[in-house]
Amino acid sequence: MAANSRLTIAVHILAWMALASRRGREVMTSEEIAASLATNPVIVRRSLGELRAAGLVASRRGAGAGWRLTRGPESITVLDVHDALGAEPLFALHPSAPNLECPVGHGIRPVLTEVYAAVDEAVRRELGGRTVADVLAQTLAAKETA
Amino acid sequence: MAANSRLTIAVHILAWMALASRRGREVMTSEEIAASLATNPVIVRRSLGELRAAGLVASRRGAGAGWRLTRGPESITVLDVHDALGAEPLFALHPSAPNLECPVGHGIRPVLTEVYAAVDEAVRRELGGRTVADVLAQTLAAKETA
DNA sequence: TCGATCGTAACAGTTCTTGTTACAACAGAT
DNA sequence: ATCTGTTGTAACAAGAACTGTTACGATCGA
Repeated sequence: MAANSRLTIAVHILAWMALASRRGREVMTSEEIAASLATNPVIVRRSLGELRAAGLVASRRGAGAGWRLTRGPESITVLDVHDALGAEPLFALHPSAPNLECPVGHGIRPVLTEVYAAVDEAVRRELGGRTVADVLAQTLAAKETA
Repeated sequence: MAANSRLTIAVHILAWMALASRRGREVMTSEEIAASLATNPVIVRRSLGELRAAGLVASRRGAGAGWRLTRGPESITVLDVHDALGAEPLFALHPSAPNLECPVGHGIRPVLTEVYAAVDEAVRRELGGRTVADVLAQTLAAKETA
């Protein structure tokens, strides 16, 4: 599959909007944002649509329209972004039910469900510990030393 | 996409082989294993082929052929299985390079790389803490109470 | 030599992602 | 009221991954 870069796209968008907002440009068009990502504005609008559904950004239509953050970037964790994108689980159980007559087939699904839940929890802990503001700060710091 | 159930398949296979081995059947055919998963033997052989490349199982061809574990199930972690399958990273960076003239586009990639590495590390810690023997034991325990 | 099984290629069907074009809906500006 | 820029969304193509199937050569014990 084309690897999943939706989280990268969304975090990039929010970091860029946060920087622009700090510089006084509170409202940005999808075309302006797309320029930073070097991609198509529709890609950006799709991503922004999901972020809006989660309440992280708001949009306005018509002339002079655009997108703006609804919260400060220090209150948006990468986990919030991840959840806004509605990611599917990392690991799936059997696509079709295993043989329930077999002792393993009979009992393994709840066990793996628990394992996968623990993994998911660990991922959420990691993502929840970083905010968009953190990412932006590190990004700008890296720029200085580079 | 069809969600990724390869880890589920592989762990199921190994747990089933471990139980059979404990019962005295050290060598199993892909067809026998496939019966427990209620799937096609080729699916099982594909998975077993990856596990063999990682040294977790061995195969013999010809008459009376089949597959057997090369280690005790208590020495195979779910992480070993995961690594044997050569999983691709959970999150990817931008599919095409962002605009490097933009401060965010310029510096964000190493930052996200670090974030994703931390997530991957957390996943590995979780998976590394459980063995195939653990999964089998819990599976059989669940069967008794069910 | 026979027969069972591995090992692997080829193909179909499904789903997801990225990227593109197109166009209606909207709302401020003139 | 009309113009204009932007959102919002649909439709489509190309590419990739996974599951599942059929097919068949390679291997090796009996």
